[in-house]
This record gives sequence, structure tokens and C-alpha cells, in this order.
Amino acid sequence: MSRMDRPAPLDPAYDWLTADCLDVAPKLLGWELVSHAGGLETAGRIVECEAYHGLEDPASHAFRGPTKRTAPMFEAGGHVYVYLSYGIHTCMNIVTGQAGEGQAILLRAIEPTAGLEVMARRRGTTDPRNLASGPGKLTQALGVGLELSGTRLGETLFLRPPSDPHDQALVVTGPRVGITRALHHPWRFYLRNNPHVSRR
DNA sequence: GTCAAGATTAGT
DNA sequence: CTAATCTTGACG
Repeated sequence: MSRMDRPAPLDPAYDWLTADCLDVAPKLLGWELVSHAGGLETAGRIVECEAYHGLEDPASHAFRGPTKRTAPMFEAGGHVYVYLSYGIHTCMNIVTGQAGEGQAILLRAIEPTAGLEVMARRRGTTDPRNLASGPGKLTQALGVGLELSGTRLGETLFLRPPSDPHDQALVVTGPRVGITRALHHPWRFYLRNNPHVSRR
């Protein structure tokens, strides 16, 4: 019996994620991120994210080439990359670009839209502004763990198109948060005046 | 083998 | 401002 080790083709609905991360990141705002992790549905609109430009970006985990941890970053756009931050928090990215480029977009905040009670239980708070505002809080609220690194969108995590087209007019850029290199790039993208964005 | 740094968060 | 907490990646 030969096993079919070739992965199933990525859902064509996610093909647009193979574009450059700097093009994808602003467009990602307003999309709804849906999680079925743990057999429970939770979801929220993406209101803040940051682009990491692969091999050319000193602030990117992919800067020094693929490693065991960062291997998913070098898959084609539409994959998921999750890592452990400061030994405590997990952060999730959506991989973009072509295979081999190492691009990814860190999801920093969502505005909860479904499964609020589940999120509240996981997070230990009911304040909707504090459920998933921050990369570590977002993964905790959605039940996203390291085991999802290397999976693809369409399996446990899904994207649904923006419900409000008006969001695109509210996109703001600025320097990325929490890094020490390549500080000058305005590669953080968020929705102006949205109360769920992690920092002002 | 050893060690410094880190895409964060909660609490003082 | 700092502690918590631990993996990665660089160096030898």
C-alpha cells in the first residue's frame, strides 16, 4: 500500500494568500478568522496584524533561513505558523507568498464575533475588549496551540470574507510592535479607532 | 554543552 | 518597570 504523502491541494479560496505579505496584510483586516479548535467554534474580525517579510526582513523568524520551528513559514501562502513567545505565550501567523519565501503575517488582535462565552472561559475575563486584543490573548481565546503550526487554513482555522467593505477605508499603518530590528518599516496594519486593537 | 535574547502579558 | 518561563539559535 503506497501512502499518498502528497498533501491535498490548498483550498483555492485561499490562493490570494500567495501574494506578497505587504499586499495581503492590509487586505486581511476585516476578514473573519474562524477557529474550530477543541471542537468549539470561536471567531472574530481581524483588526490588527503585522507583516514579516521573510528572508529579507531582519525582524522575521525566517531571516536566517528555515529551521525546525520556522519550517511552516517556508510553505506556500495559506499555511499557519504558530510559535511560543517568551516561553509562555503562543502567537499565530498566516503564511503568505510563494513556497520558499518565508513570509508570514502575525495576527495581533480580533474583534470577537462568535463563541464569546468560550473565549471568556479560556481567557478568564468577560471584557470583550480584552478577550483577543494582543497576539497571545488571541491564540488563547481561539484555542490555537503549537499543534496547529504547519496546518493549512481550511482545516481547523478558516477565513471568511469581510462583512463590512467599509473597513478597507480605515486601514492605518505604523511601526511593528515588540521588535528590536528593522524598526523603520511601517508594517503594522490596523483599523483606525477600533477599540479592539491592542495598542494605540 | 552553554547561554543570551525574545513578534508578550499581568502585576507592582 | 519588571518577573515569569522556556525554546531557539549561535557559538565552541
